Amino acid sequence: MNAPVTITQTRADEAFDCLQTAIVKGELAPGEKIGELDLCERFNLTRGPVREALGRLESRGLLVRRPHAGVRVVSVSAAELLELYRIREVMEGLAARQAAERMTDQEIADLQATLDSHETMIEEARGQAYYQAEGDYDFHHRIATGSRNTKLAQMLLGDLYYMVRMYRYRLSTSSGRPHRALGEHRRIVEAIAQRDGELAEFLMKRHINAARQNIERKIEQGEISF
Amino acid sequence: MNAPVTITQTRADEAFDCLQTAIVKGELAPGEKIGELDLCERFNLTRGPVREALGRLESRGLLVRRPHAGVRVVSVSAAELLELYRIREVMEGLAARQAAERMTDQEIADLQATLDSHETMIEEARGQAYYQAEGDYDFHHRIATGSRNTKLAQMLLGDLYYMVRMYRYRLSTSSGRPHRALGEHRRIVEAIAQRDGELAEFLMKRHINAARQNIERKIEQGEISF
DNA sequence: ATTTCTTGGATTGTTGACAATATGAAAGGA
DNA sequence: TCCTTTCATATTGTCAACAATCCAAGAAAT
Repeated sequence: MNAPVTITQTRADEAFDCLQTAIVKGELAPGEKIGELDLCERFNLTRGPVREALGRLESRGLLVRRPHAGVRVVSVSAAELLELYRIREVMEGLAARQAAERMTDQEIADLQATLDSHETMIEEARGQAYYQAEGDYDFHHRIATGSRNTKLAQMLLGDLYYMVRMYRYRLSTSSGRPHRALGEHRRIVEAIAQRDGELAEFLMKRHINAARQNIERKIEQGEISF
Repeated sequence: MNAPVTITQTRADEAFDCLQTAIVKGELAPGEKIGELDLCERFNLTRGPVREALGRLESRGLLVRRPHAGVRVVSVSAAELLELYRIREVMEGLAARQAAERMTDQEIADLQATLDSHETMIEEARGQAYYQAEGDYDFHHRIATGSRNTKLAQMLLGDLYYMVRMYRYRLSTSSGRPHRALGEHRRIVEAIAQRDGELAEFLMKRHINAARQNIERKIEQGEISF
């Protein structure tokens, strides 16, 4: 008799999720001061769970808190965003290498199928930057998981990606980029399928480096406001 | 009139520090179940702040929590500890590279002075593994900070180092290693002083890789119990 | 007019009581 | 004897009131 899986999401977890998505989606703008009572009213919760969630978010670096003075959504400067990509470069490079060594054949097949669906997505939803970004996120998510490196996946999925996603909503990918990015994804998966960890690492690093340079260009051209 | 610097460490911060050091020092063994009330009594605090601290520690991966079933100190397996070093390798490699580009001359001079004091420490305190380990920690700490990469330093200092230190107390460094490690530190600093980021990255990666292999050897020889 | 000091208000930090849930022991049946 | 089920207890999750602290508006003085 299977007990009903007890998905006992505690209220604090609920608050945590709500807040995290609110921050990522930009409903709470960076730098904005947010009061605890506002949040309680907004999510129909009491202060206890909300406070616990705030503590967790703070220690993950999404919020900054000053005693008795409230919490603010962290505001990442342009320079810091670029630094984030430098970190991604080395960490995801490692993830790709380990994924090449450890992913199952089934996982690799699924990953290739995912890329196919991304391709149709790009063609159909021309200009729908949001879904393209989600596809990109999906790709990187699978490789992080495929590395079988618990802590690495935790740091990528639990920390870095959320900070990057905060800015996805402002950084519409430039017109030519999605196609190129998909091609890069394909080559990375090829390397993984051939179990060539070294190559997978190299290609992933180059892929993220290209994304970083793309952002850098936009910042120089003043297409982004911080 | 300077107001007395208001070091208003909130109770939750206090609880956080107490718990973190207790975990790192091994006073709370990995896998051990810890009750909230025990902690309150132990640190003379009430459950509110303690709970908040537990939440933060959990999201940093030092604790694992199951709803209504209490929290346990995370127990890292041998394999996971080695994976941790793989992450350190790439992240600290990046830190060394950026440190070579960005540390001030003064910081580099201080770092060299630190190594001198480590040298006397190793000679005098022969076998005092603890202080040698602290010296090693100091070295890596300075480079992480010197990278001027806020998030990178945060991840290294706030996450990885605490997990590694948890096991420093069990992994007494093998007899020959401290001297060799000091030599490696010296060469890394040399590269930084010459502003050769590429070389600094390479040497740091090799340094951490050597430390990992050292641990791997000990595990094979059954000198470590997990 | 500008600066400093004071004070009221609002917000955060903390506390102890209350409700919900998992763990483990005891009882019953196979 | 072993397994399943039930129930009591202890522990965790949640709540609402209380205390401590910061912030901003306004008054006083230079």
